[in-house]
Amino acid sequence: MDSVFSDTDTSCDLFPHTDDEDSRGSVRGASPQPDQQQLQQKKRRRGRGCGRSDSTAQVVKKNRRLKANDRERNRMHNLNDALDALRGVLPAFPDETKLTKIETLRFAHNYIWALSETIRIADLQAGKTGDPPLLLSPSLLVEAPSPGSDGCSWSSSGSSSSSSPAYCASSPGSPSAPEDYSFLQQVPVFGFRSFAPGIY
DNA sequence: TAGGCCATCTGGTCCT
DNA sequence: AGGACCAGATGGCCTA
Repeated sequence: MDSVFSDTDTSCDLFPHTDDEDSRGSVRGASPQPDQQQLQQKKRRRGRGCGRSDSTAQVVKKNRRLKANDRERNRMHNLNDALDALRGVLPAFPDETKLTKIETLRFAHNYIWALSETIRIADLQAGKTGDPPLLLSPSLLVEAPSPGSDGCSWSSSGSSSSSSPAYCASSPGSPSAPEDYSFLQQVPVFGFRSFAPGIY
């Protein structure tokens, strides 16, 4: 296995891993802070077994690999940017603990669910009181997340009240019992703290 | 020191 | 053919 280390691996010669990769534009507007930059450069210096290679075919191959690496890097940076944007719209925490990637995704999932519940309940109450129903519906907040990923399920269609993120067992923060809904009657936005998985 | 998180590299696969 | 996407591997940093 480990073809990475195979003798055919020639990635080394052209792996100076100089800072050019940092400055290489990368779609990232948010360039790393100075100290972060150093850190990244460190991380980036990642040689794998160096073999000697001469043939032009191999050089071409290496160049293609380097380009692919660069694209992959940018792709991941874009992904991280999107994740940061997602963090930006989620309720912030006083201690400014940065959510990890998985926490961000789970929290967002729960947060969306909570907003949907809020709207649903508001709709119900409006129906009782004769007030005009809200125009917003959960379906406008979010396309029903596809079930399956991470073994989580989301049944937005049934809209039985506990279409709660019945959801990930791996998400300890998600409400699983009706009593957990109490937060809905409380502060709608910042009552979601308990939804930050694994943090609170 | 172990474990979690992360960035990066890499080869494979699919798509245009 | 080249790019996008993906998953595995690897090593650095940080914290309990």
